[in-house]
Amino acid sequence: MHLNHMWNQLHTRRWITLITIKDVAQLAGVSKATVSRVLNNSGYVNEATRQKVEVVMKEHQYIPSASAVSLSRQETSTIGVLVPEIDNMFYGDMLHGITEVADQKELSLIFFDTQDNGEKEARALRTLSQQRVRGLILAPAVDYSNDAMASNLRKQLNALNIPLVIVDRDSDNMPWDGVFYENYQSSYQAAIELYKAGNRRLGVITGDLKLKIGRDRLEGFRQGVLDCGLNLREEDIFEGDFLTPRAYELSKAMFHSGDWPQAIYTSNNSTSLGFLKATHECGIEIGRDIAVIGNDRIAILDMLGIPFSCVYRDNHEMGRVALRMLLERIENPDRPRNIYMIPYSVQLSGSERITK
Amino acid sequence: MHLNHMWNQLHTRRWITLITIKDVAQLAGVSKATVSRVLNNSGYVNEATRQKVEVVMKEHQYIPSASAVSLSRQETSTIGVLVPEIDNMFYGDMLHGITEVADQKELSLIFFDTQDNGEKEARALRTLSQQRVRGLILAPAVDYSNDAMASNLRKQLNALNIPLVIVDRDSDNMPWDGVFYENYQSSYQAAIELYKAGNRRLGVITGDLKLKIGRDRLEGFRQGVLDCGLNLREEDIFEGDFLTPRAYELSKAMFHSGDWPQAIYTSNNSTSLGFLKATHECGIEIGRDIAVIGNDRIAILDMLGIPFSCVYRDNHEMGRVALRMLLERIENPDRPRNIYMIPYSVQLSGSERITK
DNA sequence: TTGAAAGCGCTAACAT
DNA sequence: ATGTTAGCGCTTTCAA
Repeated sequence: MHLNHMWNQLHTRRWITLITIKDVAQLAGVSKATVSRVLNNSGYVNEATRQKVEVVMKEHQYIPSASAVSLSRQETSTIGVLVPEIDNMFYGDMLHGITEVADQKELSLIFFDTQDNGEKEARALRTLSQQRVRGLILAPAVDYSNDAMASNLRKQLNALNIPLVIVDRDSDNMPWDGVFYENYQSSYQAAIELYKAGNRRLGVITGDLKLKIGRDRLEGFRQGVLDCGLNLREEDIFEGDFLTPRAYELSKAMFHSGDWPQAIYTSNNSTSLGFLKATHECGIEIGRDIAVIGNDRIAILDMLGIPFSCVYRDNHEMGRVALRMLLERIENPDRPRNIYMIPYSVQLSGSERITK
Repeated sequence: MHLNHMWNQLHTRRWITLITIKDVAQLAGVSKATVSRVLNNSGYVNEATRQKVEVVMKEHQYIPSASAVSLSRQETSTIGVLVPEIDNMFYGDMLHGITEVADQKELSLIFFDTQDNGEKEARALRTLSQQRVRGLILAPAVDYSNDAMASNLRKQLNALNIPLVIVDRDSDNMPWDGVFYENYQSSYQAAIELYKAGNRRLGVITGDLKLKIGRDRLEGFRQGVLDCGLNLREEDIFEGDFLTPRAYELSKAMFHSGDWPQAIYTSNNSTSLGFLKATHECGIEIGRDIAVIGNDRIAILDMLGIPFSCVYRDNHEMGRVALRMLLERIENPDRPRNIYMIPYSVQLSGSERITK
C-alpha cells in the first residue's frame, strides 16, 4: 500500500506522498479515531497515548488534509472575497482589514479580482460555491449599476444561498448584509465645511450617477449647500464617473471657461487626482484661485505635505467590520438584515479655504 | 435519504443541502459514474444520456464539491499567495498580475498577508500545506533578512516540498525559482542618467542594507558613479530603510546641514516620498536646488503632473511571470532552478536635471 | 456505452 | 479510554 503510493509518486511525478492519519495510527499503534481525537482535542484520550501520537505526528510532519476534513465535517473554514480591482488602493486597504480578522479567526481567504466585470464575477461566484466557502464578502462589479446585471447578480446570489455581506457599493433591492460608507452625510458635511471656510459659490465634480453611491454623494452635497442658504447652480455640477481622466477633462474645461465656483467638492480620490492635475496644468493655485475638499483621503498627499482637505472613511475598518459581520451572520442565519455604515471623518488642511 | 438531508438542514441551520452527484444520478436514472463522465467530459457517454444528465444538472443547479473532487483526484486547483503587506501598492499591483493568469488558467488563489512577520508567514505556510495547494508564490517577510529566520524559512519550505516561486526579495542559498527585479542594473542606470543630466556630485538614500535588495541597489549605484569617472563620497550615502519616515528625517537633516549633493538617487517609492516631503517642507526646489531620480514609479505623481524621474519595473508583469513560472515548475518538477529578472525601464521627466 | 465497487483522508456515532 | 464502522462526494478501474 505504501509502496504503491511511492510508485505513484515516481510515476506521475505529481504526488508528494504526505503521511495520512492511517499511517500515523499505525506508527503509533492506535486507531485512526484516537489520532483524530488528539488532532482535534476532542473526546477522551489518555495522556500517555496522546504523547505517543503527538511524537509520531511531529516526527513525520503529519499535516491533515483540508479536503478530507471538509468533506467529512461538511464544512470548510474558508471565506471568499471578491473585489473589482485590487490594484486600487481602496481595495488593497480593505483586503488588509479583512486579513487581520481572518488571521485571528483562523480563516483562509479565497480571493478573486473581478476586474469590474460582471461575467468574471459570476464565474468567481460559481467557483466559490464549489469550494463551499462558509461565507462571502463581495464588493460588486461596477456594471452592477446596469439593471439587467444587477438582477442577474441578485438571482445568482440567491441561488448560491451562502452567507454574504456586500461592501462599498450599495444598491436597492439587495436583501443582504452590507457595510457601506456614509455617502450622503459625508458629502453633506463637505458642503458645510466649504461654507464655513467662507466660500459662497460651491460646485461639485460628481461620480458616476448611474451608481447609487454617486447619486448619494451628489444629493448629500446638494442638500448641504441648500441648508447653508445657498443654491447649487446647475452649471456648477460637473458630471464625472469616479475616474481620473474624466475629472481631469471636466476641470480643464472649467478652468478654460474662465468662470468657476469658489470651491469644488470632488467625489472620490480618482476625481480629486484629475482635478489636481488640471489645476497644476492650468496654473490654477488652490487657496488663491479655488478651494477644494475631496471625498477620500489621499495618503500620499499627506506624505508629500501637499494640503488637501477631505471627508473620508477608514478603509481597513471597513474590511474588518465586513468580516466580523459575516461571521455573525454565519452564527445566526436568521437574524434580520444588518447594515453597518462606516462613519466619516473630516480632515481640514487649508485647501478648503480661499484667500482672495 | 433526501428527507433526512432536509431534516438536518432545518435542525442544524448550518447546512444548505446542495444536491450531490448521487442525487443527479438518481434523478437522471443513471449511475454516478456516468454523471461523473459528463461532468468531466471523459470516457464514452451516449449523446442522449448526456443530454438527460445535463438537463438534470441545470435544473437542480448541481455544483460539484471541490473538496470531494480534490480528495478523490488527490490534487487541488488552488495556488497559495503570500505577500508581506497588501496595502502597499506594489503588492496590490503584483496580485493583480497574478489574478490575471490565475483567471485564465482557472486556478483559485488562497491569499495571505503575512504583515512582514515571520511567524504569521510560517502559520500561513502550514495552512497552505493543509490545503494541499498546487504551488506557492511567496514574497518573503522582511525578517527574512535575519539569518535565523531565513534558515527557518528555508527549512520549512524544504519540508513542505511544494512547487514554489519566490518574488521580489531575493536571498542567498534559496534553491527555488524566483522572479526578481534588476536591482543592480537599474541603480547603475540611475547613476548614469544623473551624470548625463549634468550632475557631478551624486548621492543616495539607500534602502535597508540588511536586505540583499538594499545592498544591490546601493552597489549598482556606486558602480555607476565610479564608471562615470566620479566617486561616491561616504557623506553622500544616507543609510535608510526603505520606509518613508526615515527617508524624510535623513533628507531633512541633509538640507539643514546646508551642504548636499547635486543629485540624489532614492532607493524605492517610500524613500522617494520621504525625500519629496522634506524638499517641500524645507523650501527646496527640485530642478533648482537639487535633482532626483527614484527607484519605482509613483503613478500618482504622474497623474498630478509632478515631474519625477525614475527607474522602475512593471509590477503587473512581475505577478504574471511569477504564476507562469510556477505553472511550468509544476509541469516539470525536475527542471533546473529558474530565475527571471524583470527588466527595468527609465522614465525621465526633468527632475533628474538641475539648472543652477 | 454503462454500472458496480473500491478508495481518497478524515470524522463521528456507537460499541466495548 | 479506545476501536469499529459507516459515511462525506467524487473519480476511476474493472466488468459487463
